[in-house]
Amino acid sequence: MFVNSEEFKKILKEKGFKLTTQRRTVLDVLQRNEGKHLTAEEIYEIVKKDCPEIGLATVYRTIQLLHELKLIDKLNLDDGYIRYEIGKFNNDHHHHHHLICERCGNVIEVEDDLMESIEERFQNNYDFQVTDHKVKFYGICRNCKDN
Amino acid sequence: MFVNSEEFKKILKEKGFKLTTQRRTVLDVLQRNEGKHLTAEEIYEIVKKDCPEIGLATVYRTIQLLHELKLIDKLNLDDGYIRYEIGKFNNDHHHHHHLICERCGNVIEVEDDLMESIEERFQNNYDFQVTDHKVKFYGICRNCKDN
DNA sequence: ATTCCTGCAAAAACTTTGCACCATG
DNA sequence: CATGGTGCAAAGTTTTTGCAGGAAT
Repeated sequence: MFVNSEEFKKILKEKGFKLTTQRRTVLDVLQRNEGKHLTAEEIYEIVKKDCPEIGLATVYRTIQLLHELKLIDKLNLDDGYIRYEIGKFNNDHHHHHHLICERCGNVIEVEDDLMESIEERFQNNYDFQVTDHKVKFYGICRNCKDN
Repeated sequence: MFVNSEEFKKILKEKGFKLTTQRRTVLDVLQRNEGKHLTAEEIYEIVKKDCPEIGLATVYRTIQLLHELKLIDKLNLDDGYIRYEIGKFNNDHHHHHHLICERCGNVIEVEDDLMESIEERFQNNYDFQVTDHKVKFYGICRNCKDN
């Protein structure tokens, strides 16, 4: 499931990048925090435990790189931060969506293939070839609805 | 379809706000630019033609207010700007989605009710009551696919 | 050795806030 | 005339960039 050091090194080398402790550590943190949606600052704080000398700028640069390499996904919850999470569909093409509770702010992850039928419609009706999508549903989660 | 001065004044008054030239002009600009997705800075530039003394801070404050009043929608195209457009579903509950071309950046608006069947599934499978959604599809548009 | 990377600090980019004055109801 | 709004400038946030020293291949 996850990318180990050898694989990571190979991926980097293919594009002329080098494997560094900082890059390895940032990727580790994202992998250990699967399912969370971390900001750059949060990643920085966690990474510093394993790699205290790292700078915030390096975290930003590494995040951008990991995103270009499609190892992590970007997520925007409209709270002023760009958030990142480890990519779950490097191998397959299952996308996931986010259910965001408007009361408690909890984010539930959902896998659903129903979206594909919609993508087909866009293909047919708009001549638009969908390659990716970002979907956020807002509402009231199970825990909040009874309160 | 659009909100005129009298209606706007009434909406504002209900919440204890006053109708000012600046607010009226910002709303006008958004209404005249239906279908575009404007940043605060872009709105500011256009508004200055009708209301040259307006300040950028007032544009930001007005945008926030209009969003709270649900007269305009927020849109994030992940380009570093928060964008706004006139709300299209104040009366009905038809949502729209965005098809974003990865090559030319063009944004196509789509209305589609297929999303509702997905929302029903979330209700049933996750006990999550969807109240709103934001959907962005990325891909290649008609004009770009042949180049 | 060469190329790429990092940390730091400074700058950039977008947005918010404080305050004295002004406009609306 | 009381309340709320505005413009300006300053400050706040998040993210990016320049550069000299340092690490990886």
